[in-house]
Amino acid sequence: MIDPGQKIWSNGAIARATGQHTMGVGFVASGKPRVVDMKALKVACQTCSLYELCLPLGLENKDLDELDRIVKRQRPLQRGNYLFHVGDPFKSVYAIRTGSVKTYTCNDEGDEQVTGFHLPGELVGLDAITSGRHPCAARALETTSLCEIPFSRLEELSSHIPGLQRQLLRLMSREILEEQNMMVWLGKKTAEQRLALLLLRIARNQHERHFSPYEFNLSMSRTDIGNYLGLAVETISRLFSRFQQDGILTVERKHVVIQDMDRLRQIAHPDDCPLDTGKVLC
Amino acid sequence: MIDPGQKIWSNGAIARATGQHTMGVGFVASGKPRVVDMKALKVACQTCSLYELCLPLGLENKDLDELDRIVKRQRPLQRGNYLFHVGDPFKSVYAIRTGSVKTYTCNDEGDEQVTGFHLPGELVGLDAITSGRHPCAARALETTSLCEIPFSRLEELSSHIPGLQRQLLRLMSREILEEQNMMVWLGKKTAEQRLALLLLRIARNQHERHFSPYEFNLSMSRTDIGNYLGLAVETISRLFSRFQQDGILTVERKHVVIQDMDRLRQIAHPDDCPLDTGKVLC
DNA sequence: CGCTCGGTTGAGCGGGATCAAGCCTTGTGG
DNA sequence: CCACAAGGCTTGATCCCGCTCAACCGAGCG
Repeated sequence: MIDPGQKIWSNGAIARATGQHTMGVGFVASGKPRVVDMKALKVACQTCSLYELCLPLGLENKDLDELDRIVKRQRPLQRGNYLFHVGDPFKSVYAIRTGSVKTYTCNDEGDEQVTGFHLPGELVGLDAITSGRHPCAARALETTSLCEIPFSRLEELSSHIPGLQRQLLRLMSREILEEQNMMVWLGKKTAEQRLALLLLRIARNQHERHFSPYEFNLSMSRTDIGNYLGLAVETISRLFSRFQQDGILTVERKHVVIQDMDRLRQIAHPDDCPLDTGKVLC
Repeated sequence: MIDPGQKIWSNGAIARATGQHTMGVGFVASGKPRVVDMKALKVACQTCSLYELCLPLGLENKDLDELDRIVKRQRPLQRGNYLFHVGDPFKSVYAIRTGSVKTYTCNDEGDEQVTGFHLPGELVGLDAITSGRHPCAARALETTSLCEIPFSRLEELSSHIPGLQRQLLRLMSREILEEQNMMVWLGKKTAEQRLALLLLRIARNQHERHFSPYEFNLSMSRTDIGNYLGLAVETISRLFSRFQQDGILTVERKHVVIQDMDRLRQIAHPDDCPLDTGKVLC
């Protein structure tokens, strides 16, 4: 069940939001390319499509301007580039505009430990406030454009913009809640359920950004997924094969099309996980 | 390796902080009871022994007074009493002064899902900010005294006390970080490691509160522990037996004495989990 | 071209779940 | 005080999901 009107590749989104003078090309289901003029879309909190997901939610125009003025927007990061390393002093939080980021630590033997995947509209770096240093590294999984928000200025600003303070706390609270969910999943969900949940999370984010929840590209490798979900790579691979066999989805390398969202939801929440109250998990 | 000077039962701590006109009785290693006059210790942020763990950290006296004025302190909750239920509107966060709290959800079949154990100095309820309703229930695991902090007033206050805002953000950040750790543990730690980590967390909290990290009473049942760690009750039971056989600890019902902290640490962090940077895990 | 890396598939093993039985503690009511 | 019930805890036997090891495939790249 693919909604043709929303079938836009994430590349299109990236090009659209970077503000570069290129032409963004999105494909609609008919196969006819749709051309978007980049110059018309200046990047600013005021015009950002992530408005409802990100810090500006609920702010008035005047306050929005103030926030916008402290946000730094560099050129997009290429795949593999770092936002920060383990132990870096904590200066800024980063809002993801397009693309995706993984955060991870390494133990002494050098093997990675993925602690999170971060999608557009999410803030990265909040876990560093406590100690003043980043407890994990963050790097782009694909071409990723970010808004860097210097934390000291954000703190300052949010103390005289009540709406901003509230939204910052709300976003941190959201992260706590999501991580609680994740904990529960990892604790007692089967391999099937874990993968289904990750896919649903991605689908939900797509939906929130007004893209099709049914079709997307995985920006992360099978290895990363396994690492994140606490499963072996082989298990991930087998699961994708099984899901495909069962007609739940089609997958070809990175490209996923969800054919039966209901079944996927059913796998993820066999008896309706009540932790998701107040949130439609796609 | 028990430090005799710190061998105080948590009951003693409860009595000491509730501010009731009772006499707190702590046992020192010699067996001679030590009597503490309750009336001398008025409960206020200024004199609270959790100062460094809780919201007041870093505040000046004037600001501390302001904070103290919005804090409500009712009589301690008895074991099993609720702080709030699932779906309750979010009004306040609660700081735990003594005792402990578990948070959990129930699915339709009514079986519990423990999402966290909360120890003195921790804030409970932060996960409700996002939606304005509590996504989980919280109930006392033992006699527990709390400070209720109305959130709207806390928000208001922290916007004109920069130090308070910072500490609130710091505590939320800490919770995010701890939950990230937990996620990783649940994802790929063995049953042994998970239990060892929980015990170390309790020991660390004891230590931070200037009690002995080597000896404490578990306030939660084996069932709760298993539920929380994503393990069967039987596994928890077997692990305690094994740890005892191996001389790592002695356990008799709720009472735990850690005999070999190093070995416990070694079990928990086989190759030094770098996520714990900036924090001495006991 | 050959190398590496990411992904898939198969065979066998083991940690922890499940089922089952029994013990001990706690609480309740006579 | 004891009798009884209920729930928490322990221990044993068996089973199964997901890990590990191993081989192979295909894509991307120097």
